[in-house]
Amino acid sequence: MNDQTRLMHSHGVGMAGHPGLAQHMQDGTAGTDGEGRKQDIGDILQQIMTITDQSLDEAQARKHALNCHRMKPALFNVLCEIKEKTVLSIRGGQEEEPPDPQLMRLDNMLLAEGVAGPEKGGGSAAAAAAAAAAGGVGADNSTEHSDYRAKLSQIRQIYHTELEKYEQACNEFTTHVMNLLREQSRTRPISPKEIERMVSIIHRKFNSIQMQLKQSTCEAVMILRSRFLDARRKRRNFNKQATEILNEYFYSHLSNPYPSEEAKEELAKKCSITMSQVSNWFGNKRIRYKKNIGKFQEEANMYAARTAVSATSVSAQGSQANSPSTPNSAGGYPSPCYQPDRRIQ
DNA sequence: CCCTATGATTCGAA
DNA sequence: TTCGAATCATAGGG
Repeated sequence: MNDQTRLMHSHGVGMAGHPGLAQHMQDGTAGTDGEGRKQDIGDILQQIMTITDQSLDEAQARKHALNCHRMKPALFNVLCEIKEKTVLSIRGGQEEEPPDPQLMRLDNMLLAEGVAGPEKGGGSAAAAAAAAAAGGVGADNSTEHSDYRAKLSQIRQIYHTELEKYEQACNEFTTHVMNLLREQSRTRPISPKEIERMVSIIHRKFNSIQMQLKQSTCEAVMILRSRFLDARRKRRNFNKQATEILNEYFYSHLSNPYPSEEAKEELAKKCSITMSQVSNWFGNKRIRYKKNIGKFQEEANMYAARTAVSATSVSAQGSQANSPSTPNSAGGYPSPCYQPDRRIQ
């Protein structure tokens, strides 16, 4: 952009305040004899060299005079053409660059993380989905989860306001430059094509700024994510209540400790953990129980007794929703002393 | 420190 | 896909 500005500037000076030329043309005596013309050109050049000595008002007046001259459009076109052929052609061919792969990568990531996607709901849903996909986070750590979401939406908000700001600045700047160029095109050779080119240069510039924003947003998300991931990697035991609920189900279905999808869902809800965590828990429990029944004897007895007690008190309590359906039948794991659904005598 | 408990992950089989 | 089994990695208790 710099050289272009310089270019415009130099042309601007040359044309805008060209007293000699203006006067010369207004005389209507231009080009009557070769000698005189040469002399005129010499004058013109001389005055161009000394243009900076002129006051602003003087230059303005001459500019106006020049602008109204009947030869102006023709002169303008010629100058435009010359300019196009000489300077601008150097820059030709570098347009239409292919979409930056890195930019696409950034865009994709922002979209995937729910930063760049549709508003609020979709965003956090995407975040939750991403988190879940990365390995089934426990809703048990709902504080961490919401923390993550809050931070993400914070990033998202900053990103969007910044983006909007850039957009606005870009538009403002573009219209400003366009107005300026249009204004100046009355006095110096600026073709519409050139304006267009200028606009595209501005947009490219702002795009690179936007890319920086995207880059830093991505970094922020990565940092947040890694921190969240680390937090998740640190195993947290389920809380006591959840363990009790799971154990209760396990021991009361000891002969067939395979909760159905619905049962898993219900357990997950009750324990505030995910279904995959429920599955993990039952997988672990089954294998560990089987491996060492003796070790779990006491626990089994305890839960069996508790279930029995709760079963007897159901009539009174009326709200014992635990251990849904499918009680014991033969063929499961070897049972400890108590049959889970057998009442204490 | 060590040791055990425990949630998560991986992998092969059904 | 789900399960069992082995294994990993951390929590948590001495």
